[in-house]
Amino acid sequence: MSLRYAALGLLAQEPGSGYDLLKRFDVSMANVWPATQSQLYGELNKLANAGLIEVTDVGPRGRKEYRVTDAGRQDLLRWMTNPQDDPPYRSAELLRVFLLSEMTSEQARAYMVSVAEHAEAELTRYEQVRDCMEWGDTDVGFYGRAALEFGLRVEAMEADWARWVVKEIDRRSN
Amino acid sequence: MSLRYAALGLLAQEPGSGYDLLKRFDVSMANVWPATQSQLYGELNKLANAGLIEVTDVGPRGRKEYRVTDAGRQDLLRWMTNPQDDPPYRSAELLRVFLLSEMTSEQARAYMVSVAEHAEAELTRYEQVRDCMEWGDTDVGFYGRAALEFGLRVEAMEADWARWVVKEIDRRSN
DNA sequence: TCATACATGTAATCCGTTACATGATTGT
DNA sequence: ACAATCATGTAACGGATTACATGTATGA
Repeated sequence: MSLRYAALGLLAQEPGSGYDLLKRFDVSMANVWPATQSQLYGELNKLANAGLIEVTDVGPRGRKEYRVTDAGRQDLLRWMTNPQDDPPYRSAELLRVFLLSEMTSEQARAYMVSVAEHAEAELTRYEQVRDCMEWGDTDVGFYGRAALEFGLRVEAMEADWARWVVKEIDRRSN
Repeated sequence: MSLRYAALGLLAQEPGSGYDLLKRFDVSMANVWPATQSQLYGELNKLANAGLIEVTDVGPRGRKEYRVTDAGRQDLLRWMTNPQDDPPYRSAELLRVFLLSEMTSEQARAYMVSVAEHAEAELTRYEQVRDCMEWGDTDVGFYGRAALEFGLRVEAMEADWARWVVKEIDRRSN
């Protein structure tokens, strides 16, 4: 159900077309809940059928301008305050760590180094996003920054952790 | 493809039946790559058809004992050393943070407090797992502990971060 | 004997990705 | 004229969840 509320939430922040929304997904939402074009257009039709959003205008090229309805806002609030039915956490990266005993310790070490390097690269990417983005002084900007801060801390933690595992591997193989 | 390798990897660590594997998924794998019973039995048949695992014995109640083949080990190694085609990161929790501007700051604050409390509860749960588990001195145990350490650090970081956001919300509303 | 654990499977449904398909407008 | 961008949609496939379905061995 989460994509549904990602779309509903972005439209609640600001009305727009599917095409507009798609671009907003690519920039701000990409690191939180990525979605494809197909999926988004399908979901918008479902949301409209459910009466949670409505078409306020049809422009050139069949452009449909969507806006959240009262029922939509209500449903969004309901979802946000009821965090029980979330999809479970899955991480292919962590799964690999779990299975590292199936490789030689050289291979395992190399993998953990690559994890650390990847996390460090992501960290600098997030730092650039933080420094280049126009945040403004709105609530939307504030919570966007808070979400980004989470990303920064995840990557910093992950890099530290991976370096620590590398050290432990070295300690064990001596 | 990740479930495929989760199953293959666990069988590589130790042979067993689908039923055995299911229990191992519920205990050690639950926090890394959860899977349901249906999915697992289906995947085991696919793996056997692909020649990556084989049935070594059929016991009472139709129990099928599986073991990884050479081709299976090879394919597992290939997957582990090629981390390019992983599924993207998605977090419903972070999505809610991103959309907190659609709630009143009281509601947003309460949500962030609940995030912090949830993270703290998970942290103590992980600490209990760490202290109660029999780890032994094997590679399997070592990398299992490393994965658990990741979970511990994620939850500690998340609790800190959520407390920090709460403080920022308080600062802003004055 | 009867509950519990062992043991495996199928069907329906939804979510997500990739690829395909179509067409209108705008700026150069 | 033509390329780029705007704009939306469908179809096929695979992954994941839930519910349904069935039957056997063991131990109290």
